Amino acid sequence: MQKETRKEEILRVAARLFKNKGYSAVTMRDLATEMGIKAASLYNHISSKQAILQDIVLAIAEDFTAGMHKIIEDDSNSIKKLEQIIDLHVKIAIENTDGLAALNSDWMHLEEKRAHYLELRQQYEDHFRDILNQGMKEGELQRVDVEVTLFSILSTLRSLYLWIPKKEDINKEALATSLSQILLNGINK
Amino acid sequence: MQKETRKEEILRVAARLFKNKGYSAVTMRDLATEMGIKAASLYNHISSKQAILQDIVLAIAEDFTAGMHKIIEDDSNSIKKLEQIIDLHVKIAIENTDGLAALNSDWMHLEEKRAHYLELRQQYEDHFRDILNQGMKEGELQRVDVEVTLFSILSTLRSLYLWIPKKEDINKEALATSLSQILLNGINK
DNA sequence: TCTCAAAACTAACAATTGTTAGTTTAAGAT
DNA sequence: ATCTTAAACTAACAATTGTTAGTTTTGAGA
Repeated sequence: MQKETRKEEILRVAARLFKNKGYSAVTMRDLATEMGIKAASLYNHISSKQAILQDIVLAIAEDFTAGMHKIIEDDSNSIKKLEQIIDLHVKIAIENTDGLAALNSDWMHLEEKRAHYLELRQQYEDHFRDILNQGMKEGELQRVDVEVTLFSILSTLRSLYLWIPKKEDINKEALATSLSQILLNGINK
Repeated sequence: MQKETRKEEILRVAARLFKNKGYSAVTMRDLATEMGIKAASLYNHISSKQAILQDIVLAIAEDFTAGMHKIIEDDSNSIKKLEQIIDLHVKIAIENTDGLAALNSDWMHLEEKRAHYLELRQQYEDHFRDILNQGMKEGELQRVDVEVTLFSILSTLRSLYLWIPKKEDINKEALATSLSQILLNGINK
């Protein structure tokens, strides 16, 4: 693990503040105080407040895109693919909880990069939907409403960042297993 | 249906703006422009920006609290109770989509009312958890991780406000039925 | 027509915002 | 020791913020 640059440190601290108060409510002076420096000094490392948000959100969006591409290229069945998607979300949510909060809550403030983010997000959802449709066609999944299913699973996975920090000792594998069980098999006896 | 007061109109328009940009990014001038008046004129109807958010969020929080109390007093089994919870979320999400967005995204800006909101929320989750535990004890539900189950169902229900506006012709009953099927029975064949 | 209250207005305020310019400090390389 | 450069600083800016004070407009009931 190589040492964190000053810029990376700023992005990390900013993500944490964004998570707690939201992008708009965090001032450059808040961020500077948290870094132990003056607001003007931040500009030796970043170009603007906007750019901080963009760096945080787009890095994660690209992680999801890359992860999804690996999954769809895999030639396993749809259940296996869904399990891989769950793993992907759990992994990113544990590694970058604060950044995910910014992605989920503050993407509307991305301005110039907003359209690009929404495009990546749309593509991700399309791939996810394809997997569900494929599974129903192949008879591996029940024939339920695809849109409601997509929404339901994705809502849970996208909310992981809210829930993970409350559990002190998260076991990545155990969480993914429980989620797979509940999301795929339900809870009814 | 009695006529909307000017204050109610402000709350309704404010909720819509909060949904799109978040509480902090909406200025009193934004809200006034949308109402067709000047910012100062808003203060003939509301006492502060804070108070607008509090009115919006706490009204909904109390709707949930009242709905949950009706459900737990009911003497049906846990599956029926879970279905009633789903109905409650669908109903409120359709009736007050914009307000729910403010509740879910901007509760941290409630200031003096924040603790009260969090208390209502905690109680709601506790009742929800009790129902799940009861269902497992009675053998009506599979013995799965209660916390993950609670989180999973609640994440989906809390995200309804994001998804409902995208579906032009939402049938409340059909949506609730699909959700019950997917959340309770899963999708695996 | 007159009254009166609700609800709009103009003008201004003090504080806070993101950001820039120019300067000083600190520390490793020569 | 000197040089160099990254990274901090002080001071300031123009714009925007929520809000108040005081005034005018509006419209329904007397």
